[in-house]
Amino acid sequence: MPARSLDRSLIRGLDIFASMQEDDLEAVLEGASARQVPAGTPVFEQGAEAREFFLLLHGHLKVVQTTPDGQQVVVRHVNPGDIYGIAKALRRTDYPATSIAVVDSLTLAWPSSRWDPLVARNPVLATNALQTVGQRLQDAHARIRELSTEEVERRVAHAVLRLVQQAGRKTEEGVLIDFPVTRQDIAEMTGTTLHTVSRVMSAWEAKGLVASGRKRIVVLDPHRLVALADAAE
Amino acid sequence: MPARSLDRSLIRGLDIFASMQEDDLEAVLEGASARQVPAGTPVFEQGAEAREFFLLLHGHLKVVQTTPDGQQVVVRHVNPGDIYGIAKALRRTDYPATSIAVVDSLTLAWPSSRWDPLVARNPVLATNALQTVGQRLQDAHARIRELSTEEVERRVAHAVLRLVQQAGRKTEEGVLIDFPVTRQDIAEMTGTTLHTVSRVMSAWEAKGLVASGRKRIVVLDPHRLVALADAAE
DNA sequence: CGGTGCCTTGAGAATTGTCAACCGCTGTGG
DNA sequence: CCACAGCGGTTGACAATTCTCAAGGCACCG
Repeated sequence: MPARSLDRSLIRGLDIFASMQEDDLEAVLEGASARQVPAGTPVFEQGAEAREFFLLLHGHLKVVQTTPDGQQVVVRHVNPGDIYGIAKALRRTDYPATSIAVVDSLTLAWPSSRWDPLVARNPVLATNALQTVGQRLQDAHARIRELSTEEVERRVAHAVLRLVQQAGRKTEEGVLIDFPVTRQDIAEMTGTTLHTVSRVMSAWEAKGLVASGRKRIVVLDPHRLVALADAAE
Repeated sequence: MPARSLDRSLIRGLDIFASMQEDDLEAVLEGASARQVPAGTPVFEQGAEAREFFLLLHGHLKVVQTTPDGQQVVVRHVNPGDIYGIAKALRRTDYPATSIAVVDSLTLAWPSSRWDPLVARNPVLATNALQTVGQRLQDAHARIRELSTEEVERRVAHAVLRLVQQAGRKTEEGVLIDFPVTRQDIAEMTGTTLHTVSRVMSAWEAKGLVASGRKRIVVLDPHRLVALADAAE
């Protein structure tokens, strides 16, 4: 499906296209195609040749690295409006990770070969991409800091709060994380095991901090969870 | 000290200035000043206003984040030719970490305000910076993967090998890491304690893998160390 | 030659992982 | 429509890794 026919309101106002001319934006979209991604389906896979780069319009993806011995690590989540899979811009020929839809999603895709001409015509694109990647680098450093210095409970608290920020939806009960998340997912985000995550969250449940069930997490008392994440004890 | 007087051979051939015109390069250097940084001295400090960005000409820096409770994490090392402290390009007003010289070093510095005009005149700069930051993001993800899935000994092995790659110098004995590194430094790179690092390296010493002493590490058998880092024992 | 900084090593404790068993949804096919 | 398979979750017991606390030694600098 060509992207021209897309609702412009989806596109305008995305960070990556900030301060671009109307007709330049049209030209950018010219080269894109839109694609439906059912939940559980990969958009691209680790090690595959990086033929395309992407922009998420709707839904949620997780980006996962798999170690040689099969363990998985969730590198980050992709939210609507994010660009991803821009391996070519980083001078890589293959994707360093796999991206999988966690809910039914809609993405734009451009051929990787389009990146250089696009940037040539719209230098602001490189600047915006630099800011985006820079933000991700800082997020990554924050996670390194957490993994290095915090114990499991605080890491899990940070991970849950990050999910709340990215996909929190207010309900009567509290803040619901608006896509399916398993204990295993949280474990892969925090460098621990699903068993430990389960124990931690059971304890929180007993204290009235969260309510959770199958693939579902509701934060009942964000304030106390923040306190737990930030301070010791 | 103005940068104009610098030896051009130091500058030419740096990744960040790849495919720039001669006179553009001159203009870039116009705005820079050179600065001597004695070992142990910070170039900039975490939380300070980001007035400048930098390029390392000679020496080695470590980039450190300090947690609220005083623990330190080594985020990365800066090698000659690297740009660093480009907080403004990432739309930050302050530095997210402290950078400290580990040996006497020489750096160029530009006022942060110069970044935007420089990029406007030399769009390739943004592209090159994007690649650099992209590479760092991948390095950071690799570390996240290690911290999440590997146990201490392998993490330390990876850290030492990374140092070898960045600053290894062949000697008769083996490969010397060419700047002072303490057990504490390695601990801050791998998310463990100096005690555990000391034990691990003592064991390696006994097996003839490395020779190490005060602030000094020589890898005697890189091949076996790689094997240790990659495979599960 | 004294002091400070870096390194080593031991003993015991704490966190977290491993192994195992079991529960209860959920959704699918007969 | 019901039964059942399979996935996700929970919990206990135990083991292992790693940290904490403590003491002491050695090398380098002033």
